[in-house]
Amino acid sequence: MGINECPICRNRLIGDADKGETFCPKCGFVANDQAIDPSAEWKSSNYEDRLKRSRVGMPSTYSLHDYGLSTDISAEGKDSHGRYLGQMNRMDAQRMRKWQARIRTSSSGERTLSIALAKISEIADQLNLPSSIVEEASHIFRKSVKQSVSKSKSISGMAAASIMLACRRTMVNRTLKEIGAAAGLTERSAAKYFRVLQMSGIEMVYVPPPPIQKYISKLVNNEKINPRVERLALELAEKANESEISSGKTPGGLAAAYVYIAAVMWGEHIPQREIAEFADVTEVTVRNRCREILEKFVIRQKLKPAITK
DNA sequence: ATGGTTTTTACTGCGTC
DNA sequence: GACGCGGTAAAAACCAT
Repeated sequence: MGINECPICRNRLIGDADKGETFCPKCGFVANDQAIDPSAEWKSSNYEDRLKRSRVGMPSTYSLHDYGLSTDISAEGKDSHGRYLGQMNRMDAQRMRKWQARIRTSSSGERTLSIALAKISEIADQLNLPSSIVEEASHIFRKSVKQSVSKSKSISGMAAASIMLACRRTMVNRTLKEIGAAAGLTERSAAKYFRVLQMSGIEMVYVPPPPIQKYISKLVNNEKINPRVERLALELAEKANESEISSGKTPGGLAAAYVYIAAVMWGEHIPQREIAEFADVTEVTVRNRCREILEKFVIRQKLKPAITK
């Protein structure tokens, strides 16, 4: 009963449908074995039927430690028929309520889970990430707990790593630095936790790191740059992509180099200093990438569209 | 722990406005 | 002279072994 189409934006879902893990690259909708199908699962024959059968309550969610399915014993002192309880029963109910609340998050596993999921929501909130990312990250974290990957690891670390992986899966371009900062971690330790997660085999569909084009777009967004520069930078990146100049190099630096070269080709000089700053690398790195690109490829003037103005 | 690779830091020289 | 650019050497960071 796999879905091939995103119910939200009608995009084609990608991922491994057989394993029950597919997602929409556009809006980040995740369809998995417990996917929430927003449409009704029955055919409506008449209006009365529809009213009777409509489902109520929140959809179940990964981002709450008990999937949002907890039951509370009310403090009103009424029974299920709305009648008030007698003195003895009221005391019983109060004791039960106390213990029920205590038990729900008392086992250490449940407790770390609820703390971690809260942390995930908090990080996502700070980065203005959509709730679909929170869901995906929560799902990932649950898996990591189940496979005891997160054993004796810091909660914020694993939360950050889950978010990072969720972003990768949904093609949302966020750096470890950004996520780490939101989680109160250094880039270095955030990378460490993300690595742990990656090596654990939690990742069921291989998610390639984002292409340089993504970095270029991101870099251009931060600074007001002529769109034609961006277009040319993307074109250059695509033409040069087949080569192996990018292996092992900071993608941000490479993106900066393409943008810089593109700007020069259009005759719009953007100071290296600025580009480097927005790409979060040093000028030296930008220069090195530029040199490598220009060494490897003869960029002919013909490549550039003839019309300048 | 160690070594190889990459990035950063810091400094210098060159040309231009 | 300030500024942007290019290069270099050494330190720091990163990664795989």
